[in-house]
Amino acid sequence: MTLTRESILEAALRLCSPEGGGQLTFSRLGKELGADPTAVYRHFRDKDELVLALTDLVIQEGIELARQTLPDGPSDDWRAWLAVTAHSVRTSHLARPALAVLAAARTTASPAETHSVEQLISVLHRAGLPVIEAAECYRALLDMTLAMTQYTAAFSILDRQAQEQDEAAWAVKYGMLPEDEFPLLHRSAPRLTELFRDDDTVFALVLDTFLDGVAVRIGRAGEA
Amino acid sequence: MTLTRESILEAALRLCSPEGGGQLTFSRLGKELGADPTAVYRHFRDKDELVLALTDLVIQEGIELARQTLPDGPSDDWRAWLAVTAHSVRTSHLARPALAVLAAARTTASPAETHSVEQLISVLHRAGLPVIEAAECYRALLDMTLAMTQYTAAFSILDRQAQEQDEAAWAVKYGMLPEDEFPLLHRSAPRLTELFRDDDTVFALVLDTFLDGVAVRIGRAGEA
DNA sequence: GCGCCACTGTCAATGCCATTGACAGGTGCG
DNA sequence: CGCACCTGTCAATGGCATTGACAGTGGCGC
Repeated sequence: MTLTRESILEAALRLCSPEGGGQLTFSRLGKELGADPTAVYRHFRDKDELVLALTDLVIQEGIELARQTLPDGPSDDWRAWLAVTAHSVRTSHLARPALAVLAAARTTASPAETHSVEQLISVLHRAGLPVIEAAECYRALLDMTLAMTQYTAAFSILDRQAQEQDEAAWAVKYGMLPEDEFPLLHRSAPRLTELFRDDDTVFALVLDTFLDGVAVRIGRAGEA
Repeated sequence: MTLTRESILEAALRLCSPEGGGQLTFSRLGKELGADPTAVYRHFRDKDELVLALTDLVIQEGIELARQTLPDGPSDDWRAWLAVTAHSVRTSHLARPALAVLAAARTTASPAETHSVEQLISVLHRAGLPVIEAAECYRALLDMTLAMTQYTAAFSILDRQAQEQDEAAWAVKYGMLPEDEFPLLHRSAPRLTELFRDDDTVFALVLDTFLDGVAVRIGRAGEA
């Protein structure tokens, strides 16, 4: 029944999943492991270190997920490459919303991802972007993806009450728009309501528009 | 010396500013007000309600900021309109990072912003986008902006130690890249290091690319 | 002017959280 | 055999939001 780094990480990941209760605390972790909560301190200096280790696992999982979808060798379909990467990162994080929230803004310089990044930049470079610009583009895409994912995760962690409260507020707001004062808003209200808690669709929208923008940049680089 | 809703909100905003110490707690708030911490409960049911009220103020401030920069009447420069709006929202939130973090994922259906949204959609509609698509675009832009802003805010709240730890990890990582294995990454390392904690630049990059994408959509709508 | 009530601030207590220091059993190595 | 280390336990600390009991204070009808 002795704890190991691995068994702890595993249990912690379980707790962070939506079914796991949604909150990662030492006492819950202790219960999950059938051990005293403070036993974890023998393996991780503090919660931060634990979170960092967990984040690393999730990143690797995301990379793995992307690898499964993407071809092994270099591909010239930069758009698919970027889209798949972004969605993989998002999916693996959303599988543990509680962790995504805790990991907010912490950047683990995981060695595992280095290779992926090189590939990503390479794809963009071969598409016609100068190296530096390709790197900037990778950075922008990843930051945007992580930010939006954590945003979604944060909401999914809230208790029902707060969620319903927000939703009700929006419904009222969009239902009562005087047509003469807000004609356009009035016409788009149904769509906006649909979009209200469909963060996935909104993300897809942002990603798609972003990629259109990247295409423009690639075009500009080509003609120069 | 009696507390009012206004004096409390004011003090709370002060605490949320970077100079204010970075954390909003009832005990700090009590100290700031020269009153018992629990006195605040006479004016706000719980912390959540307080945060929602504060968020509302910040939103109004953002709208005001945008209004100062933008022309009064309708303009046809949709790009400037969107960019100014996004930057205003970001700036007003970043003035109180601690609040931005707390407000994550809470959407106050503030009546104050309705007019702004109508204008935004109108600008996009006149640029050539169908109404629904214009609304989607507004939603995408705002979500992206809020998400990235809260991402930045979350980092700026971290204690020095964590920040430096992250930065050191990155520096090591990018300094030790074997040139033969990661040729592109090696060449872009300086730029990526520059970008490391310059979230503003990264945001500008994302926004710019996103707007390029919007331009593409407007073009497509025009030719159809 | 008297009494009542709603409002507002105070105080002490509760329960959850991360973290720490003292302690104890065990294991392996000299 | 004995000693250090590893690992788990236990009790305690300090920060946090929140609650319930209590008290002063103002205004209102009578």
